[in-house]
Formats: sequence, C-alpha cells, structure tokens
Amino acid sequence: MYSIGDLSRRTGVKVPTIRYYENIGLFAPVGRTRGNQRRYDLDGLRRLKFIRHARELGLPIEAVRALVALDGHTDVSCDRAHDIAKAHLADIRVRISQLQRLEAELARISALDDHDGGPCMVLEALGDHETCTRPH
Amino acid sequence: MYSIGDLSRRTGVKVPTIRYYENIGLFAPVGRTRGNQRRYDLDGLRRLKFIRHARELGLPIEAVRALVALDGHTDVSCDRAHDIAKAHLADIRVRISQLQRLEAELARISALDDHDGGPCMVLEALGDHETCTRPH
DNA sequence: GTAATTCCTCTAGTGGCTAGAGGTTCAAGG
DNA sequence: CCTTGAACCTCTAGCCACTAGAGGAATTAC
Repeated sequence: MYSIGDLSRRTGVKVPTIRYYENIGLFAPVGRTRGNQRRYDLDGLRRLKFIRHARELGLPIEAVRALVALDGHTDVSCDRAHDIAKAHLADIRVRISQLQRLEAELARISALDDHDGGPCMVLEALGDHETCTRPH
Repeated sequence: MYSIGDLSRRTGVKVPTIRYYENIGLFAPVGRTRGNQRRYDLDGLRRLKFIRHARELGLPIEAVRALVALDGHTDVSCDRAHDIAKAHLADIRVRISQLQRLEAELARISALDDHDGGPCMVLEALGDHETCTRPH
C-alpha cells in the first residue's frame, strides 16, 4: 500500500493536487489508516499516472474524468476515447492558429524602428488596433 | 463625457470588465455624477482602447499596466515598451512550440487503429506516458 | 523519549474576468 | 408629472486547476 507522499514521489503529482483530485471525485484512496492517513494500492498508482499523463496532454479535468470512467470497458468506450482525443486535437489546432496570428502581429510590432526622435511607434502599435495588418 | 455603457459600446470591453479594471487600479473614470455614475472623457476612451488592444495581444494585465504608465514619456519608455513586446513575443513562441508538440502526440494517438478486438489502444496511449514517442 | 518529517483539514489565493442579487438613477414616453 | 424600462450602482461568488499556508495530529528515525 502507498501513502499519499509515496504516490506523489512516484508520479510527480503534488500532494495537494492528489487531495484536490479526491475532493472533486476524480481519484480516491482505497482507504485510510487508523491515524486517518490515505492509502492507495497499485491500481491507484496506475490510475494516477493515467490522470497525470492525460492532464499533461492538456485534456481538461472533465475529459480526464470521462476517460477514467471508460477504463476496462467495451468498444463503445474505445470510440468514446477516440472522440475525446480528436476533439481535443482540434481544440489545440485552433489555439495554435490563434497564437501564430498573435506571433506575427507581435513580431511586426517588435521590429518597428523608432529611434528617430518621433513618438514611440512600438507603444502606439501595441495600443492601436487600427494599425494591425490583419485580424487577431 | 461618456458613461460606462458608452465606453463599453465604443470599445467592446464589457461593463463589468471596465469596473474590474477600475478595481485593480488600471483604469479610472475622471469623476462621478451626483447620482454616483462614472463618467469618462475622450482620453479615457483612448486609454481603454489601448488596454483592450494590448489584452487582445495576450499581454498580461501587469504588462498592460506598465505600458499604460509609459504613455507620453521619453525614449526610456520606448525601450521599455520594446522590451515588453519582445519578451511577450518570446513567451508566445515557447507556447506555440509546446502546443505543437502536444498536437503531434495527440495526432499520433488519434490515428491509432484499434478495431481488432484487443484492448483500446487510444485509451492506453492517452494514459501511458511510456508510449510517448517524444517528450511533451 | 524526542525531534523531524509526513500526514491531516480548512481557508483563501492565483489571473482575468463573469454572473447574479438587490437596489438606485436616469431617460423616454404617455 | 408620472410610470416604466433601461442603465447604473455595489457586493459576493463563481469559473478552472491548482497552490499556499495555518494549525494540529500521526508517523518515523535516532
């Protein structure tokens, strides 16, 4: 059996975060000691690793919750997991596009040369929507 | 003079957000009416447009605060604005790289074919850090 | 036995808003 | 002028996913 600190060291998930996951009903210990300390088994360790990895992939907690609930089920669960992964992939692609547009605009602003004694072109560009070369 | 609703309609910044900006000391009205309503002048309208644009560029509030404080100052402020823009650009580039790595990993997972009656490979890949083809 | 470490619960904070409750003021229309 | 609806006000709390710290109990190592 593992203590919460054991799990934390083995998974990289912090102790308060493990407690948080229990509070939101995502991940529970198998039981408590007489001294009220949480104890987890090997399956708990495996599940926390799953949760951590899914979080690292950027999946929101509710998606992770859905995935955890699918564990060990049928082909229906496989389709569901597939849907979750694909939806998340699409979200990430949208976000990348947004950031790339921002990058282009900031690169343009950063490249402004303003050492001719006039007003600060960088400051004006940072605050002026009309000078944007494209929507962002 | 503009009311808060006037400003909101002219800038696209919501009324509660304008109040929030006042609460955090970022943007204040020039005064109040006898009925305690906020009133803003033309410079206020210009400043809120600045703030909105900078936020849309993804700059954190504290960076926006620093930029607003630079308005109308010397070459020193120009250098400072330049630094803020370049630092933010670097942050965005880091974030894009991170997301692109995530995208690649999720694309790999989404492409897994698992209809041969075995365990769900998508679900396993989503939860298993060891199967990652590269760090993310 | 003692001291240090790890555990516990609870509260509140982070950033940047957003939502809603309950009340006041203002403006338009009859 | 009166009524009604819209716009204004303050205040509290929530969103998401943690994170930090206070104060105390349990466990472990020497």
